[in-house]
Amino acid sequence: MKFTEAQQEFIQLWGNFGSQWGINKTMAQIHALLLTSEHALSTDDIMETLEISRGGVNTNIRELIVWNLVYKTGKPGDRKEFFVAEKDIWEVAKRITRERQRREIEPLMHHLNRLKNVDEADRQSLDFVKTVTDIERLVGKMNKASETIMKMEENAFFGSIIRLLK
Amino acid sequence: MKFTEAQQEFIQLWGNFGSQWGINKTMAQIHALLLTSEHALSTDDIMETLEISRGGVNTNIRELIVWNLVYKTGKPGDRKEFFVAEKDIWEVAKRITRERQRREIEPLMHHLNRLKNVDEADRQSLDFVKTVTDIERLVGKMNKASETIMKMEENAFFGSIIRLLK
DNA sequence: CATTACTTTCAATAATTATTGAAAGTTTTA
DNA sequence: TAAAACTTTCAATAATTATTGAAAGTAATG
Repeated sequence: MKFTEAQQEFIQLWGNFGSQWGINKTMAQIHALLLTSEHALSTDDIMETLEISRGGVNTNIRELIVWNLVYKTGKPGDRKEFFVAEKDIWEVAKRITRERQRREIEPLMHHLNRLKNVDEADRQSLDFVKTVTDIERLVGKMNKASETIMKMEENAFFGSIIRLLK
Repeated sequence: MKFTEAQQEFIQLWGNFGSQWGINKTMAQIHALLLTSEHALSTDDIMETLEISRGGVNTNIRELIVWNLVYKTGKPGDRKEFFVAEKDIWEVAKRITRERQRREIEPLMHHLNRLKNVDEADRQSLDFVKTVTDIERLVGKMNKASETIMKMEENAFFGSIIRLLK
């Protein structure tokens, strides 16, 4: 299999999985393209490769920058902006986790916590509070687990450095 | 805060988070309703409470049954079907994990694995294969971690039984 | 076996979400 | 400072996804 062919498939794959997980398909595709591009790309490069409008590229790139997955670069002798993606997958995962934490998990936890203030004492209400509490615990654990995985990988990295130094 | 009010909010909350995570909003709402209902509900009960059509209730309930989150019951002297949700949140999480594993993670892993067959040996291709391999590893770890959490909870449960028996 | 009481399907439609592209805005250059 | 080279915005539109509701299907009843 040739690289360009594999890259095209990867872009499609990433786009589809992105939208399955509530992430804009185009954003995911741009991310996939940059993730597998050796050099920084310009807006026009991305427009051409993915066949999307200038506006689309701009909006989605800017969102990727907010997520801290992509950053701008310049090229000497060229006025336009070029874009590069963070390539270390564990770093990518960490940043996605961080952003989802901030945008989704925290508000969810806050709302759930509020719902525990049911002041009736019948079976129904007590069960309800238990359910909500259990969900809170579950979400909390899931969240901590993903953080732990990222940290583990960090330690694995430093661990291998330390081994090299021995 | 009164139970019914809290339940309404919970249904909305669950629906919104569901759609953020690629799950049909109505399906998530029906699930939330059943999860916090003391008794089994009929199609008409759900239609009335959530103000959705008969077709909508039917389709989404059937999907919840496929996910193994809801099952049918009968009531003596009544011809219609009634529906109940699995109430144990850890069991719920286990079943959702299982289903997503089957529907999303496995196909993703399969596709990624195929993409490692890039046969060129230039920098670009080697980097690409590394990226894909890293993603595979990451997804694998995330997946194993969620399984582990569910098992831990199972052990916590049996552990407390054992402690009770001592 | 025909009537009633339900459940299921799915074409039509509504609601939502994504995308375009041209105009406005900004920065650089000469 | 005016023109050129680019970036950003956002109203209009396209594409996708969800929802309805009525007709067809199925099973129980008398």
